[in-house]
Amino acid sequence: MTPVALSDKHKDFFERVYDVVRLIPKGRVTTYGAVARCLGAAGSARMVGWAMSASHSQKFPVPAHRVVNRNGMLTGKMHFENPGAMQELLEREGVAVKDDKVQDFKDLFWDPQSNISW
DNA sequence: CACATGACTGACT
DNA sequence: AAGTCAGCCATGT
Repeated sequence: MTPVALSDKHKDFFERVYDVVRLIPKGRVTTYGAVARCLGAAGSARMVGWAMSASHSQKFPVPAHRVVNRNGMLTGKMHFENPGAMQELLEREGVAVKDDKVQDFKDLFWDPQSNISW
């Protein structure tokens, strides 16, 4: 894994979210709550999702498809340019998705709090 | 300023 | 186990 140079707390909430999401290993997924908690915004999972909505405006691509709700369901698939793209991207990375839900979610779950050292 | 909405979560029934 | 309710915070009307 790559050491994270996110020690800068001067970054905005959005940027922090994007950084964390981009750090999600390929073939892994995480939840909005986990990311929010990792950023110290526990309880504000909605803000993470909100940030994801703006992720499309980011200069660098954000693997938003690796972020799902705590149920492992692709709740944000409809927000992609094309519905189904999210599932396709996940499956392409080796993540089995069925009925808009990540299979073996518990196994594929990637906890930023346990992998990132601030 | 008040109310409704949303890529969420946890507790309760 | 599945459905419902309330808390959460920013945005839009």
